This record gives sequence, structure tokens and C-alpha cells, in this order.
Amino acid sequence: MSGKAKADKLKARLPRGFVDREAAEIRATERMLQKVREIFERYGFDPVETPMIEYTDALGKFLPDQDRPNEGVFSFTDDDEQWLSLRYDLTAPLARHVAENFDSLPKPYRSYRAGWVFRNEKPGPGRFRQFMQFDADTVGAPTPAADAEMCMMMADTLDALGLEGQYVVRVNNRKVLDGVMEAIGLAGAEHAGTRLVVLRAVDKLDRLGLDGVRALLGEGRKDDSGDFTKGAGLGPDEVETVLSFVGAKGAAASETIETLKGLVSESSIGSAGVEELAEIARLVGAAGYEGKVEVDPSVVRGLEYYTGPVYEAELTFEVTNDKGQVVRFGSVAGGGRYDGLVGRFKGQDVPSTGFSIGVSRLLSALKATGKVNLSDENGPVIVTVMDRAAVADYQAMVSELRKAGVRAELFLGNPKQFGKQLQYADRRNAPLAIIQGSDERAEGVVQIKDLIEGKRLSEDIEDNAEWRAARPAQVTVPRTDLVEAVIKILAEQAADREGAGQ
RNA sequence: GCAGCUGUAGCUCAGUUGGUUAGAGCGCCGGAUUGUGGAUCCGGAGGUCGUAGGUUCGACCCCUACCAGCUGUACCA
Repeated sequence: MSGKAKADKLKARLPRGFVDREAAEIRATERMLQKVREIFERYGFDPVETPMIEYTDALGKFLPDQDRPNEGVFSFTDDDEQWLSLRYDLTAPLARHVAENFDSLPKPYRSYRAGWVFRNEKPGPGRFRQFMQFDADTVGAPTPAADAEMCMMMADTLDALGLEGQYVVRVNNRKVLDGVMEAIGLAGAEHAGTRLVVLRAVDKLDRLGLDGVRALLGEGRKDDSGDFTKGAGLGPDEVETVLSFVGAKGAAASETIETLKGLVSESSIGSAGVEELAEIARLVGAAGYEGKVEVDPSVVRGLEYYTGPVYEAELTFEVTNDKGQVVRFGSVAGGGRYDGLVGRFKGQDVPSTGFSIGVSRLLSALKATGKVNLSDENGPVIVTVMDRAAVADYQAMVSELRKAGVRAELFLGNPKQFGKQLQYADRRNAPLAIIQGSDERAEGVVQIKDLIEGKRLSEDIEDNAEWRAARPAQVTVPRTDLVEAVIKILAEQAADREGAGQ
């Protein structure tokens, strides 16, 4: 059976930037998503799912002036030569879905979905080429109340995950930033490129600090490796105007809003943005979310398609990882208003607002705070095989347990060495093992071994032979009482976990 | 993409100025124990030293290119 020469052997390897997920991770994710879903449902949102593949033009990702999609998206051609792409977020496909079914959907239309998205970019720690997002969007609601609701829903979701007091939802408005751009002479299509550079510079505030952003707004910035990043090329006065906007956050929302008003008083679009922010602040305040949702002009978000309020949930705590480095999780969810995205299909703007949760990043934050149960104490009851001739009897036990709703399995490996069977049960995190040899069968009984209790006892053992003879944490029950006894012991184990503060 | 650092067993790492057959710990598999998880003891499998060239009598070690990983930076629609 050693057929293939080594040279021909295929190397088992995962493509860069992708990961396999195993039981504990999948279960933890499911538990987390379930909590998120409950909150979204409570807010009146309905689930809707779209496929992972869309026509590339629907995603809006053709390179400008070229017959080829952006390199950042995984793309291929259909048999009719049309470009298809794997979705890179959940917002563009939703816009397509809404546009395609516009007349039959109730407006405003509230929906949510969780799904995998793909980006063909350089992976890094915590950054993959396939990852999961959880989105909620309201389409067809122009009122800032819809944006305020999104911010509150983000807060409620994080509270439900046990992160109360460890995050802040920060909200700003693109229109205010546009007003600032106007004030420094960057209005108009000819300055679109510069505006984008300014946007990205401001977006880096948390990482580079005020001085880094100042450099990026001006001539440019040289980083530690000696690499130079070209800046926006603003003059000193303009730079300070932008920075005063970014740093406009005051002790209270009203204070922040007064400062912003002064900064954009000359600009009608800027003033409109401030009005919207004031309205959002009023709504979240009235609903009792002060402290959880704050107006903060330093939030800009990198995406170009936002047209009004933008918001971001940031975790405020730090954690030391196993390498002893301090890790900040930063933003775990973000979104904003995108009035133009559905409109690409409709010929007129459709006011929409929504946000996206980075599922993996949020989960690793929950792991770091111990807010998620990662231990896999979900193993099956293992029915061991003492003698092969009785396999039918053992299988009958398994079957009875399963019918009673107990997760159970027959040991299917080589039963020659009994110790291996318990070793297997141990590895599977089995709570119990069922043992019936010829002695037990003759008496019409079975042994139920409590592997969790036994593990605890094993910490004190010194002599192997003695321990074996003692058969710790093991009870004998009549064969007919098997199911009843198993259920009882499992319930006791569960109560123990509960009591231990688990 | 750019820059720096790093590639030796499944994992963490040794490996002398360039010198015979490349090592350890952990893990894995088998046995001591044909009816009991841990510990212990014994045995075993597992390597084209990232890949390909070059220098040399001789390369894990030196040189070049490529590939991959890490860190920073850029991009992230």
C-alpha cells in the first residue's frame, strides 16, 4: 500500500489566506451569530441571502476604462464570456437584490444576512481572503432615524454578546467632511482624488496619531522602514482646518455639534450634515444610549460610496496576547448611509443605510475576553466494545441512547486493546463511557464510567495498577436502566458546570 | 506592491571556520497491560535541511534567483 513514490505524492496544503475551521470554532461562531440574529430579529429585520457569485458589473468592480475586473476580486468568465466575481462584501449584492425586486419589496425594507465574502488581497494576521460578515440594512428610509436605529442596534448587539461598557459606537457624517473640504477649496470633481487622499489620511488617525495624519495631509510621511508615502499636499492652514475638524469631539454631543457648526458655517452641505448629526444625537439620547453612541468627527470610513452618516463600533479594551504583545481590536463593525448604491440600477437614488460586523474579528475579541465558551465539552457518550461477538448488543445500546436524544456512538476502531477505547473517549471529550463485558452481560448490567469525574480523580493517582483496580467514577446499573441512568448522570454533570460558573 | 527579517521532523528548536550516516524535546504509532483514560519504561515511523542553480575535493552552512512565512508600509472598492 506504499504505492506512490514520494516524488509523486501530492502535498496537502491550504491556499494562502484561507483557513479550515474546526468543531470548537464553528460552534462558537454559531452561538455568537445566534445572539446577533436574535437582536436583529427583535428590531424587525428579516433574513435574506444572495449567492456568493455575482456578475462583476453588478458589484461595480470593473477597472476604470478597462475590460477587466479589479485585481482585488476573484473573477472568472462564464461560458458566455461574461465576467463573474466572488462577492467582496454583502452590501453590493443586497443593492442588486433590492433593485431587481424593487416593486415587490415593502419599503422601507429591513434585512439582515451572514455570509462569506472574498478579497484577493495580501493576507495578514487576522486578515484572510475569505471571511464572514454579518450585515443589516434598511433600504428606502431617508430619515436620520434609520441611521440612529443602526447605531442603537450595534450597541444592543454588543451588549448581548457581553461586551457592555467595553465599546463605543462612534458616529459622524460625510457631509460635514465634505463641508470642510469645501471650506479649504477642495470642492468639485477635479479634486476628487485629493479628497480621497484626505479621507484615507484621516482614517489612519488611530494608528498613526495626529502627527502622522498631519504629515499625510501635507507633504507625506516616512515610516519606520524608510518607506515614503506621498501626502495630500495641503498647505499648513488647510491641514490645521482638517485636523481641527477631526479633533472637534467635545465632552458632550452638543458641544461637538456646536464646534462643527462653526467649522462648516459657510457650507450648505456641511451644515446639513451637522443637522443630521444633531438629530441622531437627539434620538439616541432620548432612547438612553448616551455613553454607548457618541458623535465623533474622527470617524470617516475608507469607502467612497458613503453619502451621509457613517458609524463604527470600536472595542475600547486592550488585551495581551500569548506573545506578550498588547493587542487592540479596534473596529469590529462599521457602516453608513449609501444613497447611491441601489440607484446604480434604478437611475435615481434610493436612500439606504446599513452596517457590517466582522464576524471573525469579533469572535477573536470575545475569545480574548473569555466571553465565549471554546471548550468542547460536547463529546458523545461512547459505547465500548468488550467482545466483538456482542457488537449487536452494543449497537442496540447506542440506538436506545440516540432515540432518547443522547449524543452517542459505538467505538468503531480496533477493540483489541480496551485502553485505546477509553483513550479515544478521552480525546473526544466524551462525558461517559458505557462498558459491558461478559461478566456484566451475564448479570444483566452495564458499567457507566464518568470520564469527567474520573479525570479529576486521576490527578491524585500514583500507582497505575492500583488505579485500574479501583475503577474510579464508575457505577453499575441494570441494563434496562441504561438510558435513564445516562440521562441522570449527564444532567448532574451539566449542573456541576453550571455551579462552577461556567 | 515596496522594505527588512526568517525558512532544518507534525510542533518548538539545536547543528562548531565548509568536513563521514543531520540531532533533541514535545507530539504521533506500537508494546509493557489479550477488562479500564494519567504517570513511567521500552521500541518505531517521520527529513530531497523552502525550491532551482552556482562556488568548492566536499555545502544545512558561502553566492544568485525564485517561492513561502513574519513585521512594517501602501491598497482594502
